[in-house]
Amino acid sequence: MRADRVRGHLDGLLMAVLEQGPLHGYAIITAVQQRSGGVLDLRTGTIYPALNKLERLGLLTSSWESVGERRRRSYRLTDAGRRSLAEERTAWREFTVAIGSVLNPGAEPRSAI
Amino acid sequence: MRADRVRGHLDGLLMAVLEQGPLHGYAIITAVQQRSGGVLDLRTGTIYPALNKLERLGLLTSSWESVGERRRRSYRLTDAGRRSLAEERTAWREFTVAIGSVLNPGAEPRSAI
DNA sequence: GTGCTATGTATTGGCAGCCAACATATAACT
DNA sequence: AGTTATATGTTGGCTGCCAATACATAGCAC
Repeated sequence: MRADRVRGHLDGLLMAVLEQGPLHGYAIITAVQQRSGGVLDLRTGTIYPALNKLERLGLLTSSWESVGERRRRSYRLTDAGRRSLAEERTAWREFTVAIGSVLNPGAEPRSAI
Repeated sequence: MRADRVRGHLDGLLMAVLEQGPLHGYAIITAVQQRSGGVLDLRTGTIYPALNKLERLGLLTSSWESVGERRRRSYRLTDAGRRSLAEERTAWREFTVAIGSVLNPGAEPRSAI
């Protein structure tokens, strides 16, 4: 699948994988990969600018960690981030119902939970 | 909802409303509006270029009609268009399952049909 | 008979947002 | 020694939707 279709939903994906605890960038990529069954393959040019934006908006905070000689930047969801994530989920439901109703009229209207 | 999120799914929407029979541009807009419960509000700057592209790809054909003094351009789905629509529906299911799995892990994986 | 709204088609410029490509470094395995 | 995995980041470009604009007929209200 064209991973380009993530467009507009990226913020929600990032916040969702950070919900259970902090992760660093690389781990975020693999987490999204695994949860999506290998379908979604985000690139660094996609997530780092997005993470910066979310931090600038106060939805994430970041801190540097050291593992041996290697540095990692750990991203943590803020309270505002959790509220925003809830809104993203609501928007996702509305979105899937709307598109789904047009694409498959007559089918039971249901959201992709 | 930001109708901008339609991005990447527009072709499927247009072909879906043309499935039961030909429609002209303005009627396509209102059909999408009604089917989506008023959520999706496509603009002419969005659909006309998209319809042209689909016709160029052989997924639609168009013909002019006259209603009194007024002219309409009627768009009809081709066989290739029907096959493409089926692919769009499959892609939509995969898409919603993938995003849904990341956004709402642990929930029953289901597509937005 | 005049304005307003609905119906109808179409183009252009802009921009948001994702991606490819590039750059760089440590660590582990073969 | 070379390749792969782990790790972070930037820049330039392109796709695709939207706002704004333009124009024309038709119907209704006042």
